[in-house]
Amino acid sequence: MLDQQLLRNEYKSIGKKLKFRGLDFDESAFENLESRRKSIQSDTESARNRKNHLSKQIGSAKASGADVSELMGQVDRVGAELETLEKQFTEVQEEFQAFLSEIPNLAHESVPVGQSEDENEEIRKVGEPRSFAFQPKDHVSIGEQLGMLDFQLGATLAGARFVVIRNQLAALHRAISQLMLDVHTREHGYEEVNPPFIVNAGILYGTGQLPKFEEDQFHLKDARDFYLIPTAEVPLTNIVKDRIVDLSELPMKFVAHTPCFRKEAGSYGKDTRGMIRQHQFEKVELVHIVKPDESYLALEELTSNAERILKLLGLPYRVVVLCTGDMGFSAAKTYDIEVWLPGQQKYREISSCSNCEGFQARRMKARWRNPVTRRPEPVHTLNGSGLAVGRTFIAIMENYQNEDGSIDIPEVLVPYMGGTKRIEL
RNA sequence: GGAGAGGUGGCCGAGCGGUUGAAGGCGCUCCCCUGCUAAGGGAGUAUGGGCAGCCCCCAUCGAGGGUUCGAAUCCCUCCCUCUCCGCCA
Repeated sequence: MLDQQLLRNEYKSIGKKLKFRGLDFDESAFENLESRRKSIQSDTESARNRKNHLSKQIGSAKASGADVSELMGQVDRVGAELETLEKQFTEVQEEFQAFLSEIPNLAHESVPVGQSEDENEEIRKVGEPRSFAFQPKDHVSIGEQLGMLDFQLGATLAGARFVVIRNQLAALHRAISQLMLDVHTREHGYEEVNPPFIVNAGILYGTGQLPKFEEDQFHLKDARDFYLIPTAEVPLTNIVKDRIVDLSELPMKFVAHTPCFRKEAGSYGKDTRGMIRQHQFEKVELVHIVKPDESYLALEELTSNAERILKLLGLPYRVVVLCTGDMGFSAAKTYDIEVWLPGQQKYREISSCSNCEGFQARRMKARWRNPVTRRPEPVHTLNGSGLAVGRTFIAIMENYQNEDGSIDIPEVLVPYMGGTKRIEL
């Protein structure tokens, strides 16, 4: 959520900036809503003020034994007036909240302006795609040939966009997440967290998935308004919800390995082959909670922490900065890390690292006490995949494949595989 | 599942129908004292919102309703925490 004060004072220039993000900000609708809000709010508050005063007078009059019937009549009239005003005020407030909660974050000034992913900018490229002496296969062919990747069974057990990973490949998948957790906790200073995989609606509101992206979430059929998490960003970031954290607690750095559940509602027909886009996948997620003036440094750190995994695994990748039109709802700036997939002859997203600045913090009421202003101010929150386990798994299969259909295990993973150096039939 | 207790400011903790937005303590900030990180004295210190701003106004004592001229205090519903018993991975 944007800073309300800022929006009120600078809605014209903010409206223009939001256009870059693909939102058509209706200026006159906002002006209209604001002027209604203002007059109703001040009327309501002054009526309440009169009522409060009268009630106090009644109290002291009664104490001194005076007659209060005149005052009672007055308070009756004010009370009736207040009732209708309060109703109107509640309505206009809800309208304002609904309006505000669907506005995306503003892009940082360093973010390139653009409409779609075509206008993202490559920042750096690391590693060279391997040249194969044979036609490299994609992970689906490799996995099915090994009999360790079963999409048919996934469909039987659940439906489309599910897979069953078996045997040595399942072990590889597990090894990858263990390596990531170990590197981030032991070498990058993250606190390991094992959060709930189910959260309530208020938590999803805090990180920005609700109310606008309800259709992407798996909503449980239960009276308690439960949702499956679409990413560990949700529970990890909300660790500071409703808190005023002490300066000494910052920065906080959390890492968690969790399943992620997504409906992929808007992606019919996209990435239907293979494991690229599943309803359930695993991810190792990194979250930073930091002081505002350190958040852009933290974004670089977080991104490099994610890159480190790709370097250890020897996978070629590139880093792109997303343009204004391609960024997620809550982000002010996002780096995507894309890994080379020989099966597709393409770089594909394997991590997305974002600085959300105070956008999520304002929704969550997550604050720190600024020693300069002595006031509570929103913290800055960042998140990034470190990395998506399923996609890392695919990348290893495709990049480390041999002509005979076997897969070499990257050296760093061998200890996590009980010494296995190659997966073969 | 059964039986109890409880949810108050950054934290701890009083208050149980009206000068209580909330005692007291801790913490924090400033000042004084003290020949130097101890002790003592004084002052200040909730959050959000209205407003260009305020010593002004409004809201907030888990959440939502209700009773009342007036609710942190009374009633109802829900959520959460703790203790004991039962059950269970």
